[in-house]
Order: sequence, then structure tokens, then C-alpha cells
Amino acid sequence: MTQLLKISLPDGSVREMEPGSSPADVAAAIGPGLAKAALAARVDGEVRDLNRPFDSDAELALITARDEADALELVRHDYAHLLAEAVQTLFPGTQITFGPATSDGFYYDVMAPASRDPFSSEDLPAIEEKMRELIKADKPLRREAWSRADLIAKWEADGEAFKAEWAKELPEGEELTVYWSGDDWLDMCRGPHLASTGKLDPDAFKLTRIAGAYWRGDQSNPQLTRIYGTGWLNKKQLKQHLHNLEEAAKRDHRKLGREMDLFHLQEEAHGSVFWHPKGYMIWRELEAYMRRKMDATGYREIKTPQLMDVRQWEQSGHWGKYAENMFAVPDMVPQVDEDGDGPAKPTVEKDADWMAIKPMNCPAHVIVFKQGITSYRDLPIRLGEMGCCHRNEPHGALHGLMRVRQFTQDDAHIFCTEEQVVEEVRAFCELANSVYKDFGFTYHVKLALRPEKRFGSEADWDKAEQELRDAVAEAGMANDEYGWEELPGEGAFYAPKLEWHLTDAIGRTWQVGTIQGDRVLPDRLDATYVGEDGGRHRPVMLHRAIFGSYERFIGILIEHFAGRLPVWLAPVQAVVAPIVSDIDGYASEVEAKLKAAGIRVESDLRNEKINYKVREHSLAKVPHLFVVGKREAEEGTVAIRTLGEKEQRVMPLDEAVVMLKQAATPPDLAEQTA
RNA sequence: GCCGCGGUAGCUCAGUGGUAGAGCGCGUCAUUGGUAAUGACGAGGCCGAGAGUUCAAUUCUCUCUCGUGGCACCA
Repeated sequence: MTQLLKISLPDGSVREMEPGSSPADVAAAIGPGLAKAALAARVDGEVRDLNRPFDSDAELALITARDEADALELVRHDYAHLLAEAVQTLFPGTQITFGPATSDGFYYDVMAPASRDPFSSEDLPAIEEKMRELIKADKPLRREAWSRADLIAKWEADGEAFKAEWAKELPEGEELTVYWSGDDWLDMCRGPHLASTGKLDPDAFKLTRIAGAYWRGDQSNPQLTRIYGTGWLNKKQLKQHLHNLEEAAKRDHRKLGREMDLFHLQEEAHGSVFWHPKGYMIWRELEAYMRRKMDATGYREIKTPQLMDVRQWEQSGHWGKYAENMFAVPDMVPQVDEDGDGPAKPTVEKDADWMAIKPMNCPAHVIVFKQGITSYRDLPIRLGEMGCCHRNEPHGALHGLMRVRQFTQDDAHIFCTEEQVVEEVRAFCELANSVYKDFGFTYHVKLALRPEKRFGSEADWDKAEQELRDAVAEAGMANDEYGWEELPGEGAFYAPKLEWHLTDAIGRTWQVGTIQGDRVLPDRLDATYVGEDGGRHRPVMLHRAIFGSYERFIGILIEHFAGRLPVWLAPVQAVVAPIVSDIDGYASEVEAKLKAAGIRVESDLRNEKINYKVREHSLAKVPHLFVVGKREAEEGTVAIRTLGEKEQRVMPLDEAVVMLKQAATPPDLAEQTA
């Protein structure tokens, strides 16, 4: 007599099942409702197919649509397979490669048959339709174990070069699995999958776009066509997601930047920003804020050259590694003809010396550090700079304010002894925290570890990584609350880095802040200090930034606040709008009083109706609108309409000035007066 | 840099092998109106750049450029 399997359920009960039975059988035994609702099973913590028999006694939790994270992952993976099957059914000869789930759906990378052009968005409706047909057909999805040799043979026979290549690299001897869709299509896959295609909702997915992607993510490999889709458990979720996308598009900083007249970009300086008065006001407020923060925490601000001899960049190692992304200029006077019209492309003299526009501030800061002789008593030395840098970014990378060719960092370098590193990094964690909190961001801290290509000894990397780890632990941030995580291979070539990833109002994350513990550059540029023992020692150099770059940070703020910036950052903090022109005099008086209080205020004396003015300044996202009519002028009051609030408040002018002044105080200054 | 899509008025976009249209915005005039669009009239375009096909190109083809969605990159 065979022994029954003991299957423990989440409620603590235990069911005895025949050997060979599967989670589906358990579900059926519990009830027909659950049998229908079950999508997959968690067996001893591992997500598995519903029909895959138990290997032994096990803990079982059935996954239904209520277990949303697991369920979404499953259906998205299934949609991806369905996509591949649909494409191959419609276009025989198409090679398939990979198709994982993503954060909002799925994609599949395919190679169109040589006989036709790569797929385009025009093909999407037909593919979608075919996917729906496959769902309706309710094809069972069946797991099957294959040997590696059989798999390779199968892919080679089918002309699936990519799949064959991949199969050859899979470990010998390990059980490999394929999934059949019905009896006529299969893909190599670890699984798990739903029991059949009919479990998917034909109205809960949408193919969204087509893009190129390299085979195995490597630029030197062939380029495949990636078909993206968004996939959900039901139609309602899909609709909600599409709605969210629209909402995100509304807060696009490029759109708001134009509408709010903050900045513009144009061809002649692509990748560099033309800041308009209103946009630059945000910048000035941020810069003033950051200066106060850095002044208060022991930094000293410097300003270093934009242009340095290329040899300096060779010595630092940047020229060798990043020359193609640097802007170099010959140190010569361009030839100009007699009319003063120089040739559009001046010829460069053969023996001209080359200068490079700085792509970063670090070497210049080391140079400043090296002036004179530094004693250990002077350390740590914290040198800050609002450093304007240029990098010749790949064209495809440029994006509004988020990725630009000219940017200004809130940069600083801390030169300190080895003993001081952990405390300096810990203090930085604290500083960064106070800044991000002031803007209402939550964030995650991550540690990017040594990359494959790197400078410096293993011992130094061991030390540098451990210091950062220790510092975060001391700051109390090495835990789940701060999303603490280590990222192997993601560090810079000269140092491991801590990264701050902000989460914005609609849940997107942005990497902004960083601190990096560098022993390479001080060595390459021969920075030293005199120690207690009278000998020369290498300082450790900490590279750090909190905003990252002003351009990008402003872009993030615009999107985070959907343009409705906090009063202290709003370019125009209040508009005074008289209802009739008789009141212009009083409006000007109100404006003058607010101005005297340091408020950025404008008055709108145009010959327009109040409705029009209210609408316009609301759309312009002015935080406070001061409406004044005959009544207010007589009583010496203002009717305040605050952006985002329905009710207006009428209050005496003097009171309003105090109120607004308080609302417009930057958060770091508000703390002190509180 | 690679793949796909795009570039028409300040903005959002329509349109056509015979050198252009709307709405908003802008200007002028009238209107002085209590909280999200008052009306009338008017100005405004090398249809991204260059080359080709054609009697004729904003329209078709090619190259370039910029933007855009991805990929790759991100010191």
C-alpha cells in the first residue's frame, strides 16, 4: 500500500492525497469554486503549475486572482507566450527568443522571417486578434521535461537559432522543461503557467508598442523586434492602467515646462536647456536651499575651470575611459576670413593642444585639495561646487531635462582619512534624508558593488564596500524600510556607490543622490596629507551629490508635483486679480505690500473677466490668487483662492501677507523659526 | 550609437502632386464683467535641411538633422 501525501494548507489543516495528485486535485477536493478560481499553486514557497504533481509532502497555498502579485506575474508570463505563439502562427518562420513579464505587462523578442520586414505597429492588431483566438480556444498548457540534447535538436530542426544557442548553454544534466500549448506549439520555459489559455481574460491585455532590442542585451548582437504589451487580470484593471498612463502623460515635465513657460530646448543646442525666467527661479530657490544646507554641514564652496588640458583627463583616467563622451576643443584661434565670417567648420592645426570641457568636477577638486600641504588635523575637507559639466551623451539617451548634455551638479568631494570614512558617509545619509524629506519624497538606498572593469586593488574594494555598508547600518537605513539592497557589478570603475532612489507621487522611482568611496583617483592624481606620524598618506575621496543635477531634479519635481510646486518653489507665488479696472489702484497696493514682504507676486490688470483670470492662473498653477473687487478695496481685505481648494477665504490684507510669507518659507528655514 | 515612428503658424493638430487650414494664443476695437474661456475684426507659414524623380514636390524617393518610444550607454 502506497503512502498518502500530507498536504498542509494555509489554515493549518492537513489533507491526505494520493501519490501523483496535484494542487488542482486539492482545489477540486476543497470545492468547485476554488477549483475554478485557482490559477497556480505555491508549493513549499515555490510557484508551480496547478497540474504538476506533488513530489512529496508539502505546504500548499493555492493562488487565485486575489493573490494579485503572484497572479499578475503568472498571467503576464502567459500573455508573453501567447504573443509568441500568435506571432509564429501568423508569420511562420519567425524566430522566438525570450518573453518575460514586466512591471505592467510583458514583452517578447522575436526575429521576423528574412522574407519580410521587421514587424511594425501595423501588425499589432492582427497579433492581438490571434491572441484572443488562442484564448478562446482554451488550449491546455502542459509541462514536459526534456533532455538538453532533444531540445537542441528540436530548435535546430525548427531553424530557431537563438533558442538553440540558449539551450546549448543550459547546464548539462539538469531537467529542462518545455510547455506545450495544446499539441501544436511549445516553448522552452521554466514555468509556471496557468492550466490553459482560457484562464486569461481576452479583454485584459493590449499590445502597446514595438521596439528594437539586442539579442541578450548586447549591442554587438543582432537586433530583434521587441513587442510590448500590457496585461492584467481583468478588463477593469487594464482600463485603470491605461488611465494611469494618461495621468502620467499629463505631468510630463516637457509638456508642463512649455505650458508653464519654464524652459525650452531647441535643435541648435540639443541636450542643453534654455531656462526661462520662471524656470530659473525654481533653480535659484533650489540652489539657495542647497547652499544653506551645505554651509550648515561643513562644506566649503569652490568654483573650478570649465576647460582643462586633455592631459589632465588622461592622468585621471577619464580620457581613456570616456573620451568619446567628452567634448574636446583645440586650444587655438579658429581661422577667420577677412569679412569676419569664419568657416562653419574651422580647420584644426595639426599641432594644436587639446582642451576638454569638464564632464565632472572631481579632478579639479583634487587639484584644489593639493594646493599647499594638508595636515591630518585639517581633515575632513569638504569641497562643494555647483559644477556645470558637459557630457556628449549618446543621442538616443537624451530626454527632456532628465538626460541632458549640459548639466549642473550639486557636487562635493570629501577628503578624509580612512578612519573618518564611515562617519562622513553616515552624516551624508542624514543630510540626504533631510533634503529628500523636505521635498516629500520617500526613497530607497542601494549599494552598487564593484563592476567587472575596474581600477584599484581587491583589498581596497573590499574595504570601500564594507565602509559604505557600515555607514548605512549606522544611519539605521540598512533595512527593508529603506529598500536596502546590494547591486553586484553596478558600481563605478573607481568606487562602489550608495544610491538614493526617490519614489515620486505616482510611484515611479528616480535615482538621484549618491556617495562613492574612492581610493583610485587620489592615487592617480597623487593627493596626500601629512599624518600624525609626519609621513605622507593618501586621503580617501568621497564623491557625493544629493540632487544629482539641477536639470534632472527640477524635471523630477515638476512630474512629482504635476507642476503644482510648493509655494516656496513656485516661480510666481501669487497673482493679484482685480475684478474691475476701478480697483487697479488697490490691486497695485496689494502687490506692493506682498512684494515688500518678499513674495513673488504679479498683478493681472488686463481687461478680462474675473472668470478668465481665475482659469488662466489656475492652469498656470499659481498657488495663490488674490481676487480684489470693490468690497475688498473698501474693507482693506483680499479674497484668496488657493490652488487645489474650492473655498475662497477673505481676510485682511496684513493677515494675508503674514500667511503667504509663512507659506512661502523654504522648509529648512521654517524649521528654525518653528 | 541601434530599431520603430514623427517634424505643417508661438502651442495642439488637420490637409493636399498644382506653393495651405482649424482651435487656442497674439494684436486692435468694443465690453467693467464677483471666482475655470465676452464678442468682433486682424496679423501670423521657406510645410525641419539638402539632393533626386516630375511640366510641377509641403505631398513621392534618398541622405542628413532634431524629436519621440524602446534597446544599448549613463564617470
